[in-house]
Amino acid sequence: MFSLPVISEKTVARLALYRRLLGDLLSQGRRSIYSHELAALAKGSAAQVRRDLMAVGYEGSPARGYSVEDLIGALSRLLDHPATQKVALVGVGNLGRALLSYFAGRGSQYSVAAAFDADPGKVGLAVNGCPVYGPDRLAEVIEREGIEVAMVAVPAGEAARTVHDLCTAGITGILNFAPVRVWVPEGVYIEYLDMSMSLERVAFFARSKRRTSQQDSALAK
Amino acid sequence: MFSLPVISEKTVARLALYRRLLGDLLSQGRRSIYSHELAALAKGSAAQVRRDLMAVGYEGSPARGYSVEDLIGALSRLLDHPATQKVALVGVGNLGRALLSYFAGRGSQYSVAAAFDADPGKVGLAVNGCPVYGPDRLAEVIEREGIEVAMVAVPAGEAARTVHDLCTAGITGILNFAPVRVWVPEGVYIEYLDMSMSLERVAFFARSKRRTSQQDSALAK
DNA sequence: GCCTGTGAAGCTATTCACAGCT
DNA sequence: AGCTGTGAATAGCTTCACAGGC
Repeated sequence: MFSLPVISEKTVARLALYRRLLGDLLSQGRRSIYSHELAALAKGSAAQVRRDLMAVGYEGSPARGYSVEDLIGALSRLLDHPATQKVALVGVGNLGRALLSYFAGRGSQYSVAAAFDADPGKVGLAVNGCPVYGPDRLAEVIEREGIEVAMVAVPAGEAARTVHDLCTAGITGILNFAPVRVWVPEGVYIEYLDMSMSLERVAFFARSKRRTSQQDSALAK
Repeated sequence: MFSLPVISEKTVARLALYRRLLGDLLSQGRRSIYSHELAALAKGSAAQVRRDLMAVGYEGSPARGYSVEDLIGALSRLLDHPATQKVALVGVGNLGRALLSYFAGRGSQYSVAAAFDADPGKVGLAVNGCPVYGPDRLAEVIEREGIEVAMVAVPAGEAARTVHDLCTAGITGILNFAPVRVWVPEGVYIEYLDMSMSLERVAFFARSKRRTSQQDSALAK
């Protein structure tokens, strides 16, 4: 069996982006594409695209470039779980509900199979078709459903305990929306998605753009 | 006047993280901190912390390290707008509401001063204290309030038009939650926060963690 | 001793540039 | 001609290692 050629986080992020862009293209009836065209859409360079695709193992032809459909297939084989992947959500507040509707709406390969919330008023409900359990049933439900990936949308104060419990329950991937850094054991991948830090970054660069808008072209290159 | 020493996006992201961590520390009564301690919290290296702080222009003392309070001040002078910064939000769906409550709750330096939604049933309401306008009033309100940064939480199909209108209205920084890449004119900074792509990344690395959990220590280093 | 600030080294990621194909 | 795939070169980021200070 092949061992994966160790793809960096940045490359994985771009591959996921390429797949999304290619999906749009396919729905517009596009059959094939060249690296420089895909690069323009992804705001990268043609060489970058080609190098990224080396990791995928799909080869295009110099004559017609890459087949949109085949490339999506190759990306999906690399990126996706063989079956539809079940995901857990902890915290059914405003953000949690937004996530439920987000992943319920689109025909994505992810389905949020279980949600958890400490509020007894929410336990037992089904939000966007997803059942809400009490936090005491975390381990049990995760094991029963065979869930490996979880999203955390609880208040900052509860994030550390939530993440700990998830790891204990056997979760190996966590997307954490709470604005705190938490410790995870080895063998668990955690990613932070902190909206207010993102906004800070945007505000900072918006200001520096304003100051130096002449030199922008250099940056954009 | 000093020109900013051109700080990279990665550094800005880490500086924002340091500030958050320092804020937690300060509320726990911590007065000073060494680079290696801050590094441990941020999961980076001590050298990285020191190098990042060079960009800030604040200097610690070898004896006591950095003053938590002063460092927060220095970071804030660099990262923040002099005044509380007003932000616009377009799209008051599930996600939009989550954002409004997120930024209303915390005593952040950002206040969402105006929200926009095409649904006439929402126009005229105040959600979390933020007034909701119709899209036709975008330019007028943004100009009147002096808003420079906007968050976009509209469906994918409307994102391109929304972003275009925001740029026309004079916005220079955009945080886009819609899962599409859109063109912006020079002088506008845009950042994408795509939850399903983040989830894809987490799922991918969760799987590779599982396969190679022996070698993790090398990665964690 | 143990700390900070920083030049220099080391690494990673990206781009260049060209052979090979159609 | 114009494309892909890829070794080689470059740019960018991170760590090392040490001078200087308490």
